[in-house]
Order: sequence, then C-alpha cells, then structure tokens
Amino acid sequence: MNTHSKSEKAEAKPDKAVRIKDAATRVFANKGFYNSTIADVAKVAEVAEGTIYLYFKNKDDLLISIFEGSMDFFIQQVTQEIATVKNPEDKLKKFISLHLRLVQENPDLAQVLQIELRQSTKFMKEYEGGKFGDYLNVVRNILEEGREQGVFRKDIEPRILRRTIFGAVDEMALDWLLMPKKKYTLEACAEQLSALFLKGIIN
Amino acid sequence: MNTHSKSEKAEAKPDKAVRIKDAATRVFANKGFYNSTIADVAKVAEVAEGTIYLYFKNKDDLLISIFEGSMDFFIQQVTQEIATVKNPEDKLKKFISLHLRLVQENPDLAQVLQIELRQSTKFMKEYEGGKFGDYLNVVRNILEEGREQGVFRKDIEPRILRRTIFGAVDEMALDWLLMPKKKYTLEACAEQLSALFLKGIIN
Amino acid sequence: MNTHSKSEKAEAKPDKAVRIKDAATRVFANKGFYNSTIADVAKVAEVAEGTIYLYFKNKDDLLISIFEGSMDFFIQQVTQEIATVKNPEDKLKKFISLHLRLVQENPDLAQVLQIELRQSTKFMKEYEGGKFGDYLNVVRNILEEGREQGVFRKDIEPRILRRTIFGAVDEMALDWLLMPKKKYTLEACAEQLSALFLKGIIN
Amino acid sequence: MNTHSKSEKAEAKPDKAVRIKDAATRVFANKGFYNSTIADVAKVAEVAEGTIYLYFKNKDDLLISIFEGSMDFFIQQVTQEIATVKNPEDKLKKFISLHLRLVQENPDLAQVLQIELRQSTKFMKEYEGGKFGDYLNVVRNILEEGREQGVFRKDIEPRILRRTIFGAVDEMALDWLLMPKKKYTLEACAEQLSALFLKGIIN
DNA sequence: TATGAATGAGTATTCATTCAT
DNA sequence: TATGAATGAATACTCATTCAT
Repeated sequence: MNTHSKSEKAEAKPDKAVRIKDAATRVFANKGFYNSTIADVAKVAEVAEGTIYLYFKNKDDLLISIFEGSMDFFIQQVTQEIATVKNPEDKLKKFISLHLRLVQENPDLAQVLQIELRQSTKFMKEYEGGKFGDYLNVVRNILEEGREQGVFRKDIEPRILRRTIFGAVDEMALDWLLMPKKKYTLEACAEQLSALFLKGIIN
Repeated sequence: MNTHSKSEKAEAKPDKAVRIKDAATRVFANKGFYNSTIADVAKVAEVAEGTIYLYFKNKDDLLISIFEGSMDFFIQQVTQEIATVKNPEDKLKKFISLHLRLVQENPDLAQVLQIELRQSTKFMKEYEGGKFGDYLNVVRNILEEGREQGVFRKDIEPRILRRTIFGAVDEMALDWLLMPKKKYTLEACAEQLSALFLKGIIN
Repeated sequence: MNTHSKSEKAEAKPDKAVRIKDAATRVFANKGFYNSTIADVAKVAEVAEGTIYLYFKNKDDLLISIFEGSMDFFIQQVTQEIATVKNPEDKLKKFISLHLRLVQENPDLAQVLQIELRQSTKFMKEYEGGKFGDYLNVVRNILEEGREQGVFRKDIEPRILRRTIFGAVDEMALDWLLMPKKKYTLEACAEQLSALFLKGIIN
Repeated sequence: MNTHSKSEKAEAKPDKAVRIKDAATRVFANKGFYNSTIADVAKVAEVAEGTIYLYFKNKDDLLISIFEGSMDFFIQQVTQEIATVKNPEDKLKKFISLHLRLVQENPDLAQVLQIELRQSTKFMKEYEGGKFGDYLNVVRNILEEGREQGVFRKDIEPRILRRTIFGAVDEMALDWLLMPKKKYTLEACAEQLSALFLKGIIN
C-alpha cells in the first residue's frame, strides 16, 4: 500500500494526497468513518486540517478517493495475477488466495472497504456499477470462462454468484482479520475456500 | 396524552419499546445509523424524543437492542425450522432458504443488521461471541453434524466455513435487497447457493 | 423596544424569541453582523447557542427577523401617528420628527437597520418591495397627497423623492446617533429638516 | 513571470496595487466585503493571493485603501468642478449632478463606499473626521458660502445639513444604482434634487 | 517582487441527552 | 410515564495570512 517503500529518505514524503489517504485509512479503520474527525486524520497525516481540503473536497470525498484508488490497485493486481494461469479452476484459486493476501497485507484498507463503505447505501448504489462492479466482474468472468469451456457446471449463474463468492472470500478474510488470536492461517482459509467452491462448481 | 386513564397496560398497541425499535429499524435502514437522528426515530415512532430514553440508554443502545432482539428471533426461527428435517443436507438447504426468506420479509432489519451494525468495529468484536456467534453456530452445527455422519467431506473445517457460508448467503441476500430492479427471485438464489455449497461439501 | 417594560418579575421573560432578537440587535449594533458570533448573541440573550436555532433558521434569518419585526413596528407607529393630522405639511413634519424619535429611542435597532441591512445587496433587493418599501411608501403617500391637494409642487416626483427624503432623515439620524458628543438636539434636526423640505416642496 | 526583464517599472499595465484595488472594488461590490475572499480578489486581479499582501497589510486595509483613494479622487473632482462656477446655487447644483455622475460612472466603487464601508461602525467613526468628513465639508462650505452671501436662508445650519444633503443625494444615487430596471434617468434625479434643495434653501 | 501551498484559528450548526413540567 | 424545550459539546469546513521557493 505504501508507495514510498523504498528507503529514499530525502525524497520520501510520498505526495501529500497519498499521505492523507494512508492516514485516513488507518484512522477510519480504527475508529470508524463517522467516529473519526478530520482533525484525527490531519494529526496522523502530519498536515494541517485545512491541507486536507486542498486535496479532497470533503470528508466523504476522502473516503471515496480511498475506495477508488484501492479498487484500481486491487483490480490491477488481480487481473495481472490471474492472467498468469490458464484454466479457470486455477484462476479461481488464484483469485481467492490473492484476495486473501491483499486483505492480509492491507488490513486497514480492507476493513475500511468492507465495513465503512457499506454503511452508506448511497455509496453502494453509486459504485455497484463502478469500480466495485469491475472487481466483482473479475469473478464473474472467471465463472463464465469456466462455463464456456465446460469445466464449470452449466447451472451456475455467474451473475448471481459473482458477489456470493466475493462475499464469502471477503467475509472470511475479515473474520480472520478481526480475530484477536489467529487460530488458523489465511493459507488454510484459501485452501478451504478453493476446495469448497471448486468442488461445488466443477462438472 | 392518554385520556382513557384506566390502567390497561398491556394494551393493543404493541409495547412502546417495540414501536420504537421498529421505527428505528426503518429509519436506520433508510438513512443509515449515523445520519439518523433520535428526532427522526421519535417522529416515526410517534413518541417524544425524551420517551426513547425511558426505554433505551442511548442511541447506541437502541441499535444494539434491535440487534439482540432480532438475533433472538432469527435464531429461534432457524433452529425451529431446521429441527423439522433430519439429514444435514436438507438442514443446510433449509437454513439457506430460510435466511433468504427472513431477509426478504424483514428488509429494513436485514439492512440494519448487515450494514449499519458492522460499521462499528466495536460492535463486531463485542458481538462475535454473542448472539451473532450463536447464529453462526447454527451453520457450524449443521456442518459438524454432516461431517460426523459422514455425508460432508472430512476436509471441511466447520469453524472456518461457518462464517463463510453465512457470509455468502447474507451477502447475496443484501445484493438482492439493494438491487433496484430485481433480476431474479430469491428462490433462484437459494437454489444456486444450495447447489453450490452442497455439491462443494458433500462427499 | 423592550416589551417587558412592566416590572412583573416572575412573568418577566418576554418570550425567548424576543429576548434573542433584542440581544442580537444589541450585539449586531456593537460589533457588526459579520463580526458577531452566535455565541455572542447567546451569551447576551442568556440562552444556549442551540436555543437560538429553535427560533431562527440561521444567523441570516435572525437578522431578517429583526428587520421585519421592527419594520412592522415602525410602519404601525408612523401610520398611526400620521393619521392624527390632516394636511400633508404636518404629516411630513410628523414623519420627520417621529422617525428621528424612533431612532433615538431604538438606537441599536436603528443602527442595525441602517448599516447592517445594507451590507447585503441581496437583502435590499429582496426587501425593497417588502416591508422597507412599505415604509418608504408612507413618505410617498404624503408627497402624493400634497400634490393632489395642490399644496406641494407639481414638479416633485413622489416616486423619486420618497427614498431621498427618507434617506436624508435617516442619514441625519444616524449621523447624530454616532456622534460621540451631541452638538445639537434631534429636535433641532427635525426642525431643520422640516424647514428645508417643506420650503422646498410647498407651492 | 516577467519574461521581458528590462526594468520598465512604470509600465503600461497600471500599477499592480491599482489593479488589485480595482479588482477588489468589483468583487466587493458584487459579493459584499465579508462574502468576498482574498482568493476571489486575486483571481480577478490576476495575481497570486500572496501578492496582495505585498501591497496591502490585510483585507481591511484593502477596503480602507479603496476608500481613501477614491475619496481623494472624488474630492479633487468635485472641488475642481465646483470652482468653475461662482454662485452657491450653481455650486450646489454642480455638486449634486457631479456626485450622481460619479456614482453612475463608478457604480461598483459607489456601492462599496456606500454599502460595504458602512457595515463597520469602526470605519464610520474613524473616517467621519477624515476623508469622508472632507467630502462632507465640500457641501458644508457651499452652504456656508451661500449663507454668508445672503442667498441661502440664515436659519439653515450647514453643519447639520451637510450630511443630510449628501445623504439624500447619495441615497438616491444608490437607489437608482440598485434598481434593476431604470425607470428614470439620473439627470432627472439631479433636477429633482436641485429643485427641492434650492427652493428649500434659497431665501 | 511574486507565488500559491500550507497553515490553523475561528464559527455556524447539529443533535444526543437532560430535566422541569 | 411522557413530553419537548433547552442545552452545549462536538466538528466539518473556510479563509486570512504566512513563508519557503
């Protein structure tokens, strides 16, 4: 998530907008969007409150920007990774393990996306057809591909199940994330899920 | 306000607390918890704002009460219904279709439970082990029963998948709920999900 | 201005809206509308800040309410007083002396009306045809009456001069009001103005 | 920004301070002093926000500078013009028509002077004895001259009426200025006013 | 001089909660 | 119990002003 992972100190400061978004992600994940104040975000980002308004129209816009930026990132990562394998089963496996890994590596972000974004039906309605829909369609495409190739059952409706599968994966990831004492690894989860869905889907 | 002063306490109009919870459910579902005011709830419940505080400690408590009350109801419904069938496959089918039906019949409530409640990490953490965990365990019990009876695969971890399956079902329900133009019936969803999971799980 | 001039202590508190308007008038006159805070007004009115919003939509509305209320009062006073005399010359005299007296007796109010209201062209445009226009028309009516009766010159345009005369009177009043050391009485002013205008107008 | 680096200081484009004042006049007239931002002014003046602070101490100082500069200009114009005629009646006529013309030719400036400047009691108090007083004294001098020469009535107090006459003229000008559809010309106003005051004043 | 990004103090407004009736 | 007027803490957002370049 941190684009400034290289240790070039002097040039460091990643771009103020990014710094603010990172800070906001952390703050929102910890306290929830509505319980976070702009002052909180500013403090963590080490900027003045007013500075935030130079980069984002308002508090909502900040949340939306986080969403859109990370969705772009997620979609790009997933699309790219999935392209490395051929058959739909492996693609689905890849998707599952990658999504879990992304959640694991960006826990705050994942939490914000999962929890905070849903709270506003408005957001959901607006973005269902947007970036979020794009991400869901990654799953849908895999399902359709599998169906066309005859490896997935014909009676599976990609349009219906795309979100179900995404939801199952994401829900599991979050469950794991919020679990205070990890009782199993995310890798184990990935296997369980893959096993479940593939067996459920394959002809 | 009460001109008929006789002490018919347990009268026709449902308990005021219930009226308030129903109103709150409707309001929270429409505008979101944080965008709803106590005044909004009071207006819909046709009580004075202060009255709400006679029945609930504060706004958060109102949300929690909705949650707990409905979870009790859901658990009771599901448990009872599931008891009518014997084998685990049918139980899972029942759970899936029943949960979807409950969502369909209580859309506002479902939305509040799914969306509004999650926005607070606190709630999630606190209630994972409470009523919500109880509901999740209905799924877990079905899974374990199936495993023990040898109808479900041994390599399926009930503890891991209980929330996944719940999540998949609930996510789908919400997806359907928020969909402006229903493109398919919830019954179709139930079948898809049952097909998917049973095939995925059964030996 | 104070409606609670009677000394009935217990019943005193005039009506909270009035108390707030009175306080606002004082505060706005002292510090100017834009340099006054709602907190200032609340403190002077001895109410909580939030209380102000129970009676007025917002800060602007408070200013407008002051304006409308006092215009009603002014118009009523002037109309009533003027009706007591017959010929237009006396009416004009009455108007002049009465307006000066009203300013003298309600200095804060006069200042707010004169200074604060003008600052917003919007207000002026909106109210030219409203309460303020009504007040101006008191002058216009006197002028027209005089013309019709042949006592005022025909070449005097009531529509043009109504505001001029009002302006002259009001400007003088304010000049006197803001003068730290009164060098002459308002009565002297009234006489000067009457002399000037009557001589200027009469046939 | 300046690519032609030769030191042509006093170049074509009017002094930057003037540009800023002109821009501010326009902006203040349109939106009001308190509703205008330095950013607004900077944009219209086509300078950076910071630049304004190289020429003016702060926002108030900008307003005051506009006031003082234009008062100097007004006084100079009026004084000069009035000197061209001899008798006090003509001088008063000249003053009236000239002031109206100045308003007509500098509507934004007139509005700022009349409306915006007054909103602050401070300004009024401070400037009564300053440039504004000087302008008022032009009227007073005419009145006194006329009295001394025996053409104006003795019972007219120049000190009292100077502002009244100024106020009447200015008020009328503003009335005309803010009138959306001009129903009469300013020349007509000038005649009405001259007629009124001269008849009112002359022996 | 000129810039405009950054600052952070300042404020209108909202709303959960209380309490006198 | 029930009311709803009153409270005042809390906060998003603005904007005059500064300052590193």
